[in-house]
Amino acid sequence: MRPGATARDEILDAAAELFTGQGFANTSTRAIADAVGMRQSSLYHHFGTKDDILGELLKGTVAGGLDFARTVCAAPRPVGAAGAAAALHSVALYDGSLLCNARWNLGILYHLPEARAERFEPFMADRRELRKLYRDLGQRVVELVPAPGGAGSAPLGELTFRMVESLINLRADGLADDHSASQTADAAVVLAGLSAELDEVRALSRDLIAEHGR
Amino acid sequence: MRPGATARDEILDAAAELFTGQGFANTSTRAIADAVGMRQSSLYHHFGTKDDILGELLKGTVAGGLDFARTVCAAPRPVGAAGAAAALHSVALYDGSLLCNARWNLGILYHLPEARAERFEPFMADRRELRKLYRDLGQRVVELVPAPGGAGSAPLGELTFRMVESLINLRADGLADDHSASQTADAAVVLAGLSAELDEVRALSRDLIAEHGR
DNA sequence: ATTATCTATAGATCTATAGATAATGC
DNA sequence: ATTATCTATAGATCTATAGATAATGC
Repeated sequence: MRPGATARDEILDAAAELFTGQGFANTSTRAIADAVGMRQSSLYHHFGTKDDILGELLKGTVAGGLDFARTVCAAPRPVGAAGAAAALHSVALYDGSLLCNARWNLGILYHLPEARAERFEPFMADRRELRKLYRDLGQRVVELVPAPGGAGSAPLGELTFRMVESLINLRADGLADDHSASQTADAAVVLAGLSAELDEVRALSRDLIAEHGR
Repeated sequence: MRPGATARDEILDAAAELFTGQGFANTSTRAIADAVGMRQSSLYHHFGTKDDILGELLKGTVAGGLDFARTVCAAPRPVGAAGAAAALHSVALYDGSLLCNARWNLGILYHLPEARAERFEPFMADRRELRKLYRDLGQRVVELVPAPGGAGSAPLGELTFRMVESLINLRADGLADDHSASQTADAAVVLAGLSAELDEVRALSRDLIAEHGR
């Protein structure tokens, strides 16, 4: 049985399954309707166009991570290099967990060529903002670490962003659970040359996430 | 003017541009023909179906990296942890450079839902093999590094594979040149806890690539 | 009365084939 | 003679709209 309180939610769930599995252009409105158990034309009572369905799904996928990253960046900065690393770590962990635990692998929608269309510019803007927040948090870490080995020259925030993003591919290839999500996030912190203080970073990171819940 | 010695090559080049830019299902055979400067039906003198065009492009994108990785894995193992790291590094660097320097961002084709279809199983098999070679090379490194900090438990090969893969996304977002390719590959090595010997690793890696040229 | 569904269909594609015509190479 | 292109079109979609019918809530 397809979950969703309303018919609209059922449509979104079916569309998420089909779009992530076979792409947007490859999925007909008829296929979505069949998956829900209604007639093709009835979809148009809930959504104006097929694009609107994709737009709704895209909106939902960045929102959570962006909201958390904004909170962390706006909050008073935690103390020291480990504190800065924990801020970045918490964003990666939170964002990565959302990606891994969603019912469908919605991150795949980022990769759909259709998502780059002018029509979805607001969504792309959200994604650019999230990427920038990663970079800012990475910058804060690098500033506080004296000589982080060879990794100092690499843009830590960008790297972390991309590693979290790669969870989408891992999941698409059938090997990502919540456990590897944390490992990826942890690995990003290691890159900052902070492996010695990793336990401290982890603890601080968890605090930040718990705090956001309240 | 579109490059290509033969009409067939021109078609492949046009298809690469259109498929990577707007997707497979979104690109009509008419659009490809227009981009080449011929009639839609004339394409079918060179390719049996639209799928065959995608198949040809997919084949070309893994082949180079896979060939190099096979060579490195089959060759006598270089000495020590730095040698093992250099082998992995060279594969990442070679593969990443191919991705970054291709005329079109062909790696995007991996992400197309269409590429997962049964029809392209041979291509997916090549990709799985390449991924396995990364993992094997990563394993060789981890075995030789006594206590690589917190990164020891993470699958180094998988991580490296995913980081190289993320070059596709970087390029799609408009910020990847050959320089950031090397940085990404280097960063993967740092993860192995070998940053102190990075210069040595780099030199050995370059040797392996140069050797393959002969 | 409003909200949600249905049937039926217009209009616009898109892929691939059939068969004619032009260009090329021996 | 062979290879490459063209015109024309069959047949199968697919999105979105129009308008009828059923279900729901006051």
